[in-house]
Amino acid sequence: MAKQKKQLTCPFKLMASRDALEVIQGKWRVPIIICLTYGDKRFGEIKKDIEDISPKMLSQELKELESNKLISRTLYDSMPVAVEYSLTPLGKSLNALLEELLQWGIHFRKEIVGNQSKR
Amino acid sequence: MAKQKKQLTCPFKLMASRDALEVIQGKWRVPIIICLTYGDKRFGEIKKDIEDISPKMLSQELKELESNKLISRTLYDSMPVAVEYSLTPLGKSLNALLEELLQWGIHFRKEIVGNQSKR
DNA sequence: GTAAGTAGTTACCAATTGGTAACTAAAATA
DNA sequence: TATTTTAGTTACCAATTGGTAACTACTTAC
Repeated sequence: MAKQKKQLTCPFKLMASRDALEVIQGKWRVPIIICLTYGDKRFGEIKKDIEDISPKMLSQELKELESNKLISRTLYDSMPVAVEYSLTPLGKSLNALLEELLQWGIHFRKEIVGNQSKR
Repeated sequence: MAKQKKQLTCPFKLMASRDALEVIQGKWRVPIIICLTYGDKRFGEIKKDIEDISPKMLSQELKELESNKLISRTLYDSMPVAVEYSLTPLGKSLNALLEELLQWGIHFRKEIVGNQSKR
């Protein structure tokens, strides 16, 4: 039973990391997820929060995130029809990763971006 | 002096996260960095370790990583000319982020990829 | 009945990303 | 002199990503 504790092979590491990266990669997915950590939101609200995202991109990325089970879409057929998006448990489990991304981004900015003319 | 402790505004978060993502985004950067965590390597060694990366992509991505100060390039003008690439302190500081990426990738695979036909 | 709000969709285009294959340049080896 | 090794470069091509602008369908308010 004592085969191996956490001896991850390099190819396995590369595969898992690539999976994760693929899911959060792109210009809008992380912004959308971060936006939803502030609470469930409707299409129009997300669009307002993330400036300059087009309805096409928002719709496309929401579908992609939904198909990966990171967010869920709930349709309330109330009077003026409302759709609410929220993070699933899997989506919420991205929290630690997103926090590291944020922290490293801040670190990187201090080290690199800050030292250069602009960016 | 007690302005704000860690009250990061949402736009600031989005900017920093985007910076970080931009640096590690793409098909080959994370593999190259992970490869170099196993020690300094030469061009040909990295190429051998990361199967099916072309010399063009390796060269291109190494330059990009170097320009972002994540890796350094040392030329030894020994007899058959040798070039060694190694992680800078900034490159090594990616460790926690890469570990989260790996862990979440494993988690995601268990939740999603495993439940589906294949991928 | 006309306008406004909600939640998108569609067609089309430009830029970026990644891939293939062949080639280069310098030195060492056979 | 010809081949091999190391470290790339170059031209060209295909696929993916992201952007713009206009349009749709439904409902409610004026």
